[in-house]
Amino acid sequence: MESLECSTARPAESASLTNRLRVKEELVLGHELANQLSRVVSNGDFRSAEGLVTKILCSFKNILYILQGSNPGSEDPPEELLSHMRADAIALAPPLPPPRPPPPQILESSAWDAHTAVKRRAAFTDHRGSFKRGKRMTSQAWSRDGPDFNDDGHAWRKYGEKQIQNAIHSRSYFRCTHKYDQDCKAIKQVQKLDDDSQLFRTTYYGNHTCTNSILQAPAFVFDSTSTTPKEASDSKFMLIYDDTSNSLTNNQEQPLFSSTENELMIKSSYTTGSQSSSLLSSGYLVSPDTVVGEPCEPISGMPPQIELDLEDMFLEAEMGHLLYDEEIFPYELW
DNA sequence: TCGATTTGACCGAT
DNA sequence: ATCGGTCAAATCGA
Repeated sequence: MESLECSTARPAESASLTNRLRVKEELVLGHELANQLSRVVSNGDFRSAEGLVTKILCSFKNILYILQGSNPGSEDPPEELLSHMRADAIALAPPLPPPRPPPPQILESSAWDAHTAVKRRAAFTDHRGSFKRGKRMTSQAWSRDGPDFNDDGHAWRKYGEKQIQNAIHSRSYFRCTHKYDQDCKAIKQVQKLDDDSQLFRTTYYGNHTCTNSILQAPAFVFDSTSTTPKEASDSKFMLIYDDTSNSLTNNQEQPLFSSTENELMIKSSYTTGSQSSSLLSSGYLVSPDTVVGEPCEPISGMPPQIELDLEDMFLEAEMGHLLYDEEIFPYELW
């Protein structure tokens, strides 16, 4: 896995900008890039999408640099910042799967027989410890809310359904179809939200290592399945990594952007009806390998087509109130 | 016939 | 003891 290489040297003329303005620039740029991403993805242009995702990541990285008080492009970012960046890399581009074990000596021919053989091996090692069951031990999760839209490019097989305490609707459990034939460990849970929104929360655990997927390893799912501009603007996804506890954090209602120790959530918004309507019936995956594998462009000036909602948000939210809240943005600013 | 789903049982964590 | 996650036999359906 290549590291996220951002060329972050800033133009000399920007050196006089305050950190505040630079952060603002970067956020506006990132917002515009996200808008561009939604457009190219709606057109099925995954090549362009990959490049845009790389640029968006670089924009966030630059913001972190600025907020940390170090020069973008610095060779030696502070350790605290590094930990955040490592976290980003984990969330957006989970580490390569461990080396594939040698193919098991399975003599059975059918997929079901292979499945059975793997399960028998697992059962054989179940000496109270080696074969885990029960609480999930995984450390990475990606959640999104949206219509019950399962066509995310992967083949899933339902393996359970459970009524959850204090929840109106039951939770369904899915694993990758290729769990046994290709040792793919990706799973997901789908649960209808308790409100009347008709939305479902889908939480993904693990990464696809199978080769039958349209795109491998969904670093995140871009949910643009809404059918109206209003719904599209409510469409959101959340990337969660959790290396300290097994609980997921629910921060769905934070506006636009929030960053805490263990969480990055981006709310996508669309500003025109035509863009929104072009996003119908689409679920997209972005490969993490391409997300982090390519160097990004140096920071440039403001993009030509800035949509003003983020700009307005900054003006009206009184910057300090928004960003000084350590619950949302735990950095020391300026 | 065979892959997918359903559903009660089982298991580990708390 | 309770809860959430997974297993696996029974069942479904193409």
